[in-house]
Amino acid sequence: MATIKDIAQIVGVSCTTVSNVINGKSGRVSAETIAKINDTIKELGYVPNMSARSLVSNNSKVIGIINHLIVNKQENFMEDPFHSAFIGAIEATLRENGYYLMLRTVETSDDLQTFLRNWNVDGLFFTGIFKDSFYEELTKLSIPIVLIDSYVSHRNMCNVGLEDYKGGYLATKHLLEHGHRNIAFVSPMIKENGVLYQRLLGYKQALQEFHIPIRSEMILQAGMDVTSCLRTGAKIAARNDITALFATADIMAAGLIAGLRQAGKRVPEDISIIGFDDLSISRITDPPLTTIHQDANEKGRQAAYFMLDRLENRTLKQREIILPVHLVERNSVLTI
Amino acid sequence: MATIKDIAQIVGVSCTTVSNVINGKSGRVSAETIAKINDTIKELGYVPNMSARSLVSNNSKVIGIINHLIVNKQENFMEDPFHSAFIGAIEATLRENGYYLMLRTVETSDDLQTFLRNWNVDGLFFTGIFKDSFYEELTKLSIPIVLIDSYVSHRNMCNVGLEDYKGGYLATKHLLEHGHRNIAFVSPMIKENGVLYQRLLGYKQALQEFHIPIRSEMILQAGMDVTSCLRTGAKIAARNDITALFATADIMAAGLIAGLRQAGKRVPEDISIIGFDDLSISRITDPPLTTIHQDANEKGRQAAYFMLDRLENRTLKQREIILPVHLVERNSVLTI
DNA sequence: TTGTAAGCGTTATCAG
DNA sequence: CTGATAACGCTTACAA
Repeated sequence: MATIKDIAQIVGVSCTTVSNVINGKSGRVSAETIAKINDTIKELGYVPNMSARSLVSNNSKVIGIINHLIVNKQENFMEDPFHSAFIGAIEATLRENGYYLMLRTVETSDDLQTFLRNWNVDGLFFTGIFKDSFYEELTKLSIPIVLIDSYVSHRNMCNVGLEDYKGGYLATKHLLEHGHRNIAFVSPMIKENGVLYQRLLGYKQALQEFHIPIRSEMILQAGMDVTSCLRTGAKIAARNDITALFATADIMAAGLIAGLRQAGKRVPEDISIIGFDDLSISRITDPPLTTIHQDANEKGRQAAYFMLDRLENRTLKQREIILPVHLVERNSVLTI
Repeated sequence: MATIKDIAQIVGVSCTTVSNVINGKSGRVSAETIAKINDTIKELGYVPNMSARSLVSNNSKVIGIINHLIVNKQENFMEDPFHSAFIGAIEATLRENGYYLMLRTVETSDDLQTFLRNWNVDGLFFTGIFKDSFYEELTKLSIPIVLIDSYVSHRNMCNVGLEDYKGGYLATKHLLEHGHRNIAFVSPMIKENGVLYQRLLGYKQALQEFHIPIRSEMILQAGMDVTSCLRTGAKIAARNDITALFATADIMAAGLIAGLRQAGKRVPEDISIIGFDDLSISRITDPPLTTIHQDANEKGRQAAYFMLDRLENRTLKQREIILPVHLVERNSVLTI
């Protein structure tokens, strides 16, 4: 394993010079030396030791992508296809810029602290953060933090979000415009000022514009998992006061459709449904799902750009980016 | 940021002693000193600097999980829900044992080498490796490597696999037993001795047992993506020589069902179909999908166990584990 | 039972 | 233009 020392010896210069050349601080090194050093680096297949760098420079090139175990201890944080899609995009962008991604699950902010100091972690990604004590601890950290899908705002952090409110509004309005008046909102547990809360507000706004009263029995909770959605679909089928459904995720919508169908209801003839995300699954449900589109890759990429800007101390034009949504019309909504 | 030195100073011992206590080599340290050191560690919130450790011990606690960009440069390696599911399981198991997971995409074996030396990577996970030049380079590495879903075998590596052959056999036999004689095999590109190749062999074996000739026009290729599956579904619908389909992944089966349906064919009335994986999606297709079950979490866990055994130099009872499959019957296969 | 000191690979400071 | 040298935090002979 070649080191800077080896190179220095072979070329006949000092470590300093080699280091300078490697780090582009070669203003004061002769072109000849530079060439020789670079040649030798290639020849020996020299690769910098990041640990050594990290040790001396108090920073690593390690970025953590953190899964905070909160509610569901069992949950495997890769299971949401949307989640994993943008992790890929983050990795790609970061890698192209010389950074490394560590995947890490933490339970407490102490866990996180330990992890950070273990590796001198340079930056952190989080998704779906809420204003809780864990969040409060985050605000105290001095490294760049990029939050995804989190309705919290702090001067130390960047946010990549989505037009959730608009998405909820568009979805609901679409149903309303198709004559629906009894529209249920189906989502996992809604936390104050989270993504789902915003979508709910959009839902309410649309109803209000159409002078439809907001009824709590129309706001349904279901897990993201298939079992829960099937069950909820069956429950909805058993009621007769619902003509349309807005589900806050395509995978939920797909499960609901199945649950409704298994209970003898047809979509969209009996019940219309609209989803959220525009995952590829929405093209293969029966019927193909009308849904609110968002771009997972773009989300990851924007998050990574924010991170890079902060890491390289570029001044940010903005601390927040809200990605657009739009409605994609397929065949799961029928006019009544 | 507290260091070993700080602790040593406060307690009034040397760094050596602190280090020994931390590393459990405290046989020759008085109980009193140990207690004092541990107290101080807690008090200062001392956390070991992994870079420093790595530097001096020529190993890190970093395990790489590698995505090898081969064919499809665009591909986002998190997109396969199955893939991402077991990554979560790997992270959990490794973390509980003091290791860290780095996610990394590489294009060439040089990329990989660089990555390994950057961080003194201790071990590596790969999925879907084939006997190619990249693989040849892998065999030369001296760190533990765990291969998942890869039909290559090497004394340096461990394998976590699946009864792919049996899965292919069971699926096909199931169709045969339901009276089907014109059964198509639909999969992505089949590489010599990969997972899909084994499933194909199982398919062929079943056909042979039923004295059905193997016809190349029954072996169809489609990508894992929705577009490709929809297209293939439509193509199959246009032929009239196929009564049943074996798709090598549930997400493909789901796409095929949609493609068939959109082309006016009903499943299973017109065409029966069987999938592979038993992802949760198989419960919400219409009809619910008969499929071959495998356990993604278990795959990840077993892979992590192998890694841990190798890392801690435990002697392995076996270098390979083949996880079982079984058929899950739902409603996508009809007797004819 | 504990301490000293060298060294891991790199960067930074400062002197030549 | 280039080189010594110290320092980063930790482990490990070896010494006491």
